[in-house]
Amino acid sequence: MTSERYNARESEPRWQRQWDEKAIFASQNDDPRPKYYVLEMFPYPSGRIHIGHVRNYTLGDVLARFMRAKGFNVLHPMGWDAFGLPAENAAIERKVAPKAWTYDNIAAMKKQLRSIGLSLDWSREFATCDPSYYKHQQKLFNDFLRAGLAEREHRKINWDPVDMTVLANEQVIDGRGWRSGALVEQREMKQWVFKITKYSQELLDALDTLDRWPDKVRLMQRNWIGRSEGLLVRFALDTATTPDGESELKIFTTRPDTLFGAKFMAIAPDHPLAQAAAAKNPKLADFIAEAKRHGTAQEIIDTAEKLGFDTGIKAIHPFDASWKLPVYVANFVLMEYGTGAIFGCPAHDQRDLDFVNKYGLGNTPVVCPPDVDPNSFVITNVAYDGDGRLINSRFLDGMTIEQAKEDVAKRLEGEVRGNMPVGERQVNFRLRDWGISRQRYWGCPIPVIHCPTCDVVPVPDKDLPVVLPEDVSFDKPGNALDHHPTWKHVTCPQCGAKAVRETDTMDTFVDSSWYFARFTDPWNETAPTTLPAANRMMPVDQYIGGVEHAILHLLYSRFFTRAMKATGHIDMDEPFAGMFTQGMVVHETYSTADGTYVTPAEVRIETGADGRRASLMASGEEVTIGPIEKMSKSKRNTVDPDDIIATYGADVARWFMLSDSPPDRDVIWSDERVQGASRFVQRLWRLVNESADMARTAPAVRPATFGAGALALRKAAHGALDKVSSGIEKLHFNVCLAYIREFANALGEVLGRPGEPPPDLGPDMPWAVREAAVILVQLFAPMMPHLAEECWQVLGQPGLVSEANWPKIERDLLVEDTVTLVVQVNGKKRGEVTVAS
RNA sequence: GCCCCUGUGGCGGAAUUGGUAGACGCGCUCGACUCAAAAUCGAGUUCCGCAAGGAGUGCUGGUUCGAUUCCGGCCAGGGGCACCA
Repeated sequence: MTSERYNARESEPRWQRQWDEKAIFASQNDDPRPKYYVLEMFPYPSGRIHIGHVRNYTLGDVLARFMRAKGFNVLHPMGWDAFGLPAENAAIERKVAPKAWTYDNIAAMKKQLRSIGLSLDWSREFATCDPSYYKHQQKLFNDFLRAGLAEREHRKINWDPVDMTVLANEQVIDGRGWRSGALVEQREMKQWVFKITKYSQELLDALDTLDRWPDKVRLMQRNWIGRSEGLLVRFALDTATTPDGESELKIFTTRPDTLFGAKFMAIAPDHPLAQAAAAKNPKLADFIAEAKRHGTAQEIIDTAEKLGFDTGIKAIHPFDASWKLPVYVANFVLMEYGTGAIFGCPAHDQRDLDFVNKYGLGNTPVVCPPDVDPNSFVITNVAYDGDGRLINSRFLDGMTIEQAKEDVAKRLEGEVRGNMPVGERQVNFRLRDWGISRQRYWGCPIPVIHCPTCDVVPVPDKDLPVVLPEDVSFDKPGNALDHHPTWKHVTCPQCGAKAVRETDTMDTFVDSSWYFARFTDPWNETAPTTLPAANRMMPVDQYIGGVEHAILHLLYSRFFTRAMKATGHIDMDEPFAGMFTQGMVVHETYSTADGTYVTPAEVRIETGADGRRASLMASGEEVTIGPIEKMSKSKRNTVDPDDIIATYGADVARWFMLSDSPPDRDVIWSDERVQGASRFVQRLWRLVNESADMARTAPAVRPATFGAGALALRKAAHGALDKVSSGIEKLHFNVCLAYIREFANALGEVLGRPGEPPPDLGPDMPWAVREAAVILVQLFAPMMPHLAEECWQVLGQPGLVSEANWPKIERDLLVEDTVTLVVQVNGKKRGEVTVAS
């Protein structure tokens, strides 16, 4: 019997060393047991882990430890998403080399991660900024290029005219460069893109198969891909009105049923026809220049008026050669979607209605809502986009919208002009190809060479990797790679002439789009993956990360897996069989009278029956308790994982993270609740020690029968085991913790009050207590592994609890032998009856 | 603007397929121990009521013997997309 408190600070490093020395968390690819791949989104090495990482990795660790105990060959690796802008900023601001900065951060964060006690396979660790990783990424790029999955395209980029540099979208704040404050311009540059749109339909369809993904994420991806079905219509133009005798204008519409409501045509400012017309009309050229200048800033788009300019060109209605429609250049038509041209039906599209009301073009309703008299149906300021029957539409009158769409499509498909049908059914996607060129130094070099005679030449596979030079300077704005005196000057691999390297590097999203596959064999020096290993260990069975990556990272990874399949690096389509998006860690904010934020560490909270009050620890000054918000440096409402672990231990931090809130919701950091977790750790320690004392009197063999008290305890143990097991599988950790506490309470009842002699128990009780204590320790071992190891030892169990098999549930103990029936009269509870079943 | 999600005590939250609402914890109140405090332990804690009893899962209708759960309308909070034709 020990009365000492459990000392996490002493215990936790000791068990971490033992796990390390025995390498019990390393997994082998040739392990014959069924595999289970648990992965948390790998961190960016910013320098310090934050409390959100603790939550993320604890969630994964509980699952990893549980599945390991259940007999799976668990793969649970960790690495570093190590390329990115902050390293360059550090280089500029603090004169440290990006590489040194990054690796120092990795070392510091790795130490922090170890202190959490995660069951990670560190033997597979890598950083994406290491040539031994990115050389394979360059190989993948070459393979994608050969397969037609990578191309060069003209793309709009954000150009800072003062810093003379390209900006990432997140570096553009309110339309201005974040450093220079200059108004950002849009420029067109040739950029590398990955052809993700080749898989638009597939990426959309396969969402239906991802039944272990959150519906929310699938819906977000569905919307992002944005499929819409419609009709491509070739409008004939009155050649007498066109600048260079152009004879047709292609538009895309999802509402061909409303063709008889057409009042105008509109084309994008950068549509070729608009450009041609502008060449002969300076006023139009001015309008276009103005429209393009406004194309960037978000708030301008939000509030922008629908503006148009009549080109004088006339289009001819496909169903009536005498019906001419004016062609406008309009600022709300996008060249990037459909054909960059539309027909305007103001009665049934709000945007078009705003437009005609401004330019006095009128409207004709062609869809009449049910129960409305067509003769009195008038549209003024609100377009009608609901259901109804066609009116004012000649041969379409009386049809439903669907019938009319079908009829128009059939007629226009059948009509031929110049060997081509006038109408063609088409599916359009909102999804664009993925532009990966970044004009930055700290990223994976794009392995191509620009030769004056051979044009773009990929660096031959045998010459990979194209290694980033380390002797770069950041004293000039722009891309440091571009400024390097020698690096980019090479000879053409094809003709041997003088040539230059591509100085753009890859978007860091590329690095994270296949790292999960690399983890299956990070030792392979000759290829990105080893096929048997990748096919055996993939897909990731449970991926866990923040919802902020619900679209881009997850979609790019799904594309990459398909592209890697097409180029022979893996044999599957979907990388993540299960996906879980965890909530954030949030905290109250505190501010003093003058409105400055102060950190939780500086604040003392007092609670009484009348509520909570806060004051400054140092001065006693009154502090206002503000709203609960996402932890951020600016609000100063962060807590440092190191502090928490030093004060309470990793197990307390882990237990707190899992308790109370469901993992997919935000969890409010609360010192009171952390202390509650800390109390529970001590309580478990006491219960296990007392149980161990009592267990010493237990018979070696299991008693043949159990008395009522022992039986009740055994039922509680196996009931908890059952509920916790299924709870972990469903990631309902907060409920699992409640069941564990419930069971601990039941064991506490049996053991009696602390300090008092144990109650007089039957001879079968010590055996039942030992069984209960062992089960209890195993139940909380995935959440609090260090405490569990210490308890395991106290109970005299062999080996490590981290290596022990999950206890077997005795199902017959789960059967209730009484049933409580509720007596209701008119739906009201009037009494209850308990009967033997 | 369009799409989606969530509303349960003072607080975080629990509740197989519609079947005892409030598990478990935080906080609070009272008590034990202590010179005292902390820690620990015990009792209580949805609301109204002394009680018997009644009301109660955002509001409001409906389906049902029975609704936190299913359906319609509304309100509030949160999220995603955003000139996508």
